[in-house]
Amino acid sequence: MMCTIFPNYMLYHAFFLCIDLWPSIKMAAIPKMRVLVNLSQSLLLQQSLRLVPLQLTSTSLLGRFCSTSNEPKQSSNPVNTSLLDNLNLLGVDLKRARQRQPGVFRKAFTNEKGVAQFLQEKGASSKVIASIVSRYPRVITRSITHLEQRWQLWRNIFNTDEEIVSILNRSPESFFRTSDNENLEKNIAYLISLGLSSKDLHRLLTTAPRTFSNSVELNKQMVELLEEICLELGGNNPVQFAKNILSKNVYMLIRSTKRVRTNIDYLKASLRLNDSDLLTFLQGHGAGILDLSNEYMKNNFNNIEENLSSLGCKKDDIIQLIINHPVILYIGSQTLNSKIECLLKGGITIKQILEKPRVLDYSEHNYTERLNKLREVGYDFKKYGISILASSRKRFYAKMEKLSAGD
DNA sequence: ATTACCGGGTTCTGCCATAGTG
DNA sequence: CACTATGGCAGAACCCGGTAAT
Repeated sequence: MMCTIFPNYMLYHAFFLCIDLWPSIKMAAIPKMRVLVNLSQSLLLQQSLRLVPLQLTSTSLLGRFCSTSNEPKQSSNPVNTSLLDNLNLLGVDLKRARQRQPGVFRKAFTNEKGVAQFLQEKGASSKVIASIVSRYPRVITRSITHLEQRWQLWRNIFNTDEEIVSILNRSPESFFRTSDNENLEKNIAYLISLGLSSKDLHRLLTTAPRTFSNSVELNKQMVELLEEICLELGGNNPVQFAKNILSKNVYMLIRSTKRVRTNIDYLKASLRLNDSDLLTFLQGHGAGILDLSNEYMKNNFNNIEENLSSLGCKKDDIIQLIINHPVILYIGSQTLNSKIECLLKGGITIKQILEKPRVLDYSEHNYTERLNKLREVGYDFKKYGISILASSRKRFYAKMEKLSAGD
């Protein structure tokens, strides 16, 4: 673990040192430092070389479209019609964009051509660019300098531009919503300081990119909440506790502390665990469900109790099931009920399900298929159990092969 | 050789409300 | 006031395979 954290941390700080030292150390840079050297390098280039031709091009060809967003002097202007023309040319969904952020369309100075060119240079197709602008029009108020800087900060965590483009295409807002690059730097430093590995950061930025546009203060609040909860439950390593949860559930930092606090209180009241066991639960399997919306969790919990009770399960067994297999709370009521029904119809008992709750991870479609095949060969669930329903496709078919050969 | 146990991979945005800013 | 920046919300599973145990 330390092996992955340490160099990353070093690299990050190396970057800030590099800004000043770059010319003298660039030749000595070890390969692992390349990313960060490239960052400082390209920022320098940005300032000294690259920005100039870009802006010159924009200025000479497009005149007014080279401006930056830092000129809020014009307000309540009529809609800028050449802006509309430009966006049309890019294939932007104007109706959607104007509905989304009408203010952008009244600005006298926007940078749509520059932004489009920037994204294109990073490898985004015109279709992707149009989609990005349609969904987050404010992007065209960002300057190239700002975008390049932000891009390079993301490149601290991603290895290729392609990865970033795919995330922008998925969630443009996550990248573009804030213009505060300094906050982004602080966020990266903060997350590293928590002891998250570079792999954790990569996963975090890939799956919950909004995390990095949160204010550092907001992220800190969540971490502090988790540490607080650890102490409340008598834990003695709150930092590790928070880190465990964050690396097990990458959505934590894009949830409100209110939501997480409510969920933990609810689980504490419902699972009847002592503090020590609750602590273990929360930083183990329980971490994965802490980000559920409060009502969803309650509804699912109640549904499980109701459904299983009606099937003759004891309350203690039901609670034990949830403790052993909390991801069951992720499954919507309808889906879960329907899955259980399907298994029961297939000749499996509720007792078997309680003993092997992992079976519930699989889809009903998967059950149907497997139950049919197993029926054909007369598979005896009483004798052999139901684990076969929770095996991988590969293993299932290998087993089927043997079963039919045996006949 | 086969199954059981278990950790882990993939995944999650797009909208609304409001505080903040000038 | 117009507009931006930021926080918050609802929505909602499925699967693979390494390795220990037998």
